Amino acid sequence: MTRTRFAPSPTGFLHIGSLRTALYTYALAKHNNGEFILRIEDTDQKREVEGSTEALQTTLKKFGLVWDELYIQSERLDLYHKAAKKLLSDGHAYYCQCDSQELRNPCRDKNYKEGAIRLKVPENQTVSYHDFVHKKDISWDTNTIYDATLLKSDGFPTYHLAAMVDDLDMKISHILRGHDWLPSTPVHLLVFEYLGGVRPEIGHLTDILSATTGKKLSKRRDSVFAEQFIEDGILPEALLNFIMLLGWAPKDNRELYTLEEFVQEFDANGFQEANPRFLEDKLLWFNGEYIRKLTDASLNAKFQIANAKFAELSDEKQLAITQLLKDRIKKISDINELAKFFWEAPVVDESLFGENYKVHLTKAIEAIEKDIPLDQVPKENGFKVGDFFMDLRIAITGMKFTPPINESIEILGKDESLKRLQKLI
RNA sequence: GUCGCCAUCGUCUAACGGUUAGGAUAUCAGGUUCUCAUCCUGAAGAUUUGAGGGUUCGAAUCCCUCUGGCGACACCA
Repeated sequence: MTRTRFAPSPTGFLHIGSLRTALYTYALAKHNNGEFILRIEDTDQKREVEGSTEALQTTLKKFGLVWDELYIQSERLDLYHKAAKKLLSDGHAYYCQCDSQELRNPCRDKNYKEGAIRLKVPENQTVSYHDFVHKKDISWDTNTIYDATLLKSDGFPTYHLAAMVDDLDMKISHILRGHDWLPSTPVHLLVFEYLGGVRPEIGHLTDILSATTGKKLSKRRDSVFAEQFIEDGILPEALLNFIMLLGWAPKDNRELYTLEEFVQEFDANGFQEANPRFLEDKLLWFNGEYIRKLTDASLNAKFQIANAKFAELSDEKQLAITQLLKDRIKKISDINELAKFFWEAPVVDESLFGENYKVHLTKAIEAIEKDIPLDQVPKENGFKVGDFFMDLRIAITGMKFTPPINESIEILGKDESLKRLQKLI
């Protein structure tokens, strides 16, 4: 039975890298009809951010990453204490009362009966495991491994103890986690060995690098929170699809996947070993693809949420605008600029106009008043089609790049359109 | 500094000893069009796979060295 877990700490919103870890972890389990477990690692009281456990769950659900079981580490303290006692009595751990950062802590030989509990790392041994992401054996000489703290003096375990105890207790079959954990893996290997039981397979994902700095994504410089992207007009399914291919690829180079399709096609051999860069270009392309796949009604609904002015328009107008915008936007939030002229008369920069704009606008006004189709105006007056419509476009919208102007005028209505044109004569 | 991971078009990647090193995106050009976008077509883009050595009839693929990038070195996760 494949059982995997996603184990975030409740210290804030869901990070884009964590979302990807959760996605792969989910796919690994579900591809094999296994179970996906959510484990909240709240063993550091100081760093905990109120409400983030709930926020994390809400976000995960938005992406369709639904868990089968939920555990909260702070409710399982007894388990960790018991494990620590076992390690102590087996001679694999010791009490420590100092804050020395030496490889071999001086409290090792003090025989304290209380304090924090540290791992007693053995000398001259090699610890190793097979990484299923990197597809290779990785090993360390224990002489380079420090005596990590397992249980803090406040009675809470560190990750090094809690996660291993839980992975064993929850019968996790595959640990899939961030690359930043790779260096502390030898400590975990030792803990697993001393605790006994069946050690899960372990795999370390790549880090997602910033396109600008080439370093790990940072909260200060880069957009890193999943919710941020959604607020900015990125569809969850587009973000998810983009993230899928940052560190994983199928043999046939297919790019468009729903979550279900991804789970179906998922193969651990597709994991990438090199760190990918997060470049927004491709994300926006995915987003455009997904926007165009939306039904008019659901895109309309998203526009309503994104823009209050749009939501006030009549249903017919909303739908018409939605249809005009669908092929023209890369983000939901693009509606704010592209369609602004529908609910706000523009301040027109007259230097944008061509030479004959007053003639063009005058004839346009006549046509609109008499309900003559605007398409006929250039023909009848010998105007250049492009020039005529461009002047009209600028007068109505204040911009040079807009949805088709004929349809836009229809949506805007006769009165409002005439008002905007007459002002410029 | 110590330990570890990594290295193919700008970017995401395919090619797991034999291909003119392929695709996508981004870029540029053309077509469609009232602008833009969508859509279609094409081009360019890897100084031939970071560099240098091997192994082999044959290397992007295997080995070694170097260089470079990233990461971890907490009673945070």
